[in-house]
Amino acid sequence: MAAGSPLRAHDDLTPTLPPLSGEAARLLQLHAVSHKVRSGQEIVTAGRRCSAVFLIIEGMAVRYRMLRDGQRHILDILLPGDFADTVSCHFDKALYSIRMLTPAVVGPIPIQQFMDLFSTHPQLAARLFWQFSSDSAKLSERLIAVGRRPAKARVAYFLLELLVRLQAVGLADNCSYRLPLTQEMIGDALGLSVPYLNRVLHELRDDGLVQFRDQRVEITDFEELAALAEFEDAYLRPASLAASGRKPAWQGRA
Amino acid sequence: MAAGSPLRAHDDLTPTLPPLSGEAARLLQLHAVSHKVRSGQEIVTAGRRCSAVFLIIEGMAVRYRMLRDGQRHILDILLPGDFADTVSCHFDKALYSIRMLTPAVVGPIPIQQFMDLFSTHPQLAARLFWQFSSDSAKLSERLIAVGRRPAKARVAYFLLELLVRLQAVGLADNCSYRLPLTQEMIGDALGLSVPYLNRVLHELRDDGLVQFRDQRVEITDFEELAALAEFEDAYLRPASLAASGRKPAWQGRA
DNA sequence: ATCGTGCATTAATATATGTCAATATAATTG
DNA sequence: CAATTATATTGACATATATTAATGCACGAT
Repeated sequence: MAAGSPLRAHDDLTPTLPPLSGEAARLLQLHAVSHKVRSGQEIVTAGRRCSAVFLIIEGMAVRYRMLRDGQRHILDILLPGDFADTVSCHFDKALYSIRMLTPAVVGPIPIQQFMDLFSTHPQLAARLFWQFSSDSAKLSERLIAVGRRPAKARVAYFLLELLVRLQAVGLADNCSYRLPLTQEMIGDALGLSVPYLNRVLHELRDDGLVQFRDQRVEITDFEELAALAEFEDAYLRPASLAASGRKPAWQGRA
Repeated sequence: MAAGSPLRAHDDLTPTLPPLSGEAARLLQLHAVSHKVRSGQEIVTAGRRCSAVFLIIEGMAVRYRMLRDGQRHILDILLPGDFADTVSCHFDKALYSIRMLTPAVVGPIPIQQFMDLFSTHPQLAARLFWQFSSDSAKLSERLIAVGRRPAKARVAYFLLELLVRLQAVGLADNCSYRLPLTQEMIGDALGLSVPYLNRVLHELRDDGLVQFRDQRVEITDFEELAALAEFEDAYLRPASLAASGRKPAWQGRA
């Protein structure tokens, strides 16, 4: 089977737009403390104490856990604007590790300061709540996908979620984006072995739903793919809030 | 195979102790609005608007989603002290449904009021943060179990998590608890079919790790079971906080 | 008592997915 | 540019788990 060259890892993902993270970084005055980290660097290590939350300002990362038998499970893909590991700080030892997939810029926020954000930066409160909710929903949706859907649908769902999330931060165009993940990582995120995942990816391509060329994913038939995955993007979008008449501060002017 | 009578559904789970939920209910002055709901009643429906968070004061519930093909995926078991569905309120339509497994008492908190809790009840802030974190960790752990572990380990993990969580609210003794879940529900939570789950449950019993009699689960070999499931309960316990020297308000005197 | 219903149990069979191993291709290094 | 490594690809095979169906047991309703 003549192959494209899908999904190779790489180190040069440069954001085209400073997304929401820019605004948040400004609000939180993170310029002073934010710093670059190299691709592949681990900024949080499971089992070690972790006392700060990291705002991802640029770049991508994964949150994962190593199992005793050497398997790795990837729990999350972190994009610019995400707070990385708001969870681990609340435990004696970090529960998960975080590793950069690309060169990145992160802004550390000491946990105490982070927890005070609701009172010190009330404009951010609604946004923080929403991010917690959306993060939780993302995990729930993955759980459904992994627990209940066949491999093909799982992969479809995964590619679609990334499309929508990357679009939200200006890192994907209408139907394509750059993906710095190896097939092994996707497998580790979806609970699929690499050879099988590879076959499924090819099936999706042969069905004309997706294309992989160079290091990009291109969704060629969004509708079909969404139907296959039973994908609804509601959990990735803030409520319209029209119903309740209010408008969150963080959607107003900066 | 001579059988016990494991895991039948029932409607009479009465808490032996008023757990944390009691304190929280007091703090939030929920007596006036809290009310009883019958077993089997749905208090949040996926797809319908949801404008309040429910504190579970007594009883148990499940958070779940129906899929198009009629399958149901159970995302969470809710126990006394849990805030049910802090997520759905943040979206136009509830993403998940919540249904009582037992007769219960719940205290509704309008979403706006809930979001204001950080400023109006600062004593609760740390606890709220911790609950968000723990909820998120619970989902992550389930994701790992479902994505990466064989059926036997999944079930082991599930039974252990419930033991520890129920202990924390005084609804389990040293090694046993009442479980108002059918095998179908456990299957729907772990992504396993009922016949297979049944076999696995029997294997666990034959291995001498667990026993099911009457409507109770009894963990007969915690160590072995925990090893099998690679289970660590850290994600269910608040940080000792010894390291940082602080003590959360909600652990102090009422 | 009798029936009906919900749930657990068991078996036979099908299938999705994993494992292992080999090869190819691209990326990286010296 | 050669050599080495990382990643993708393919195939043959093993197995965990689903599916379907049938049976049995408890319990509630009549």
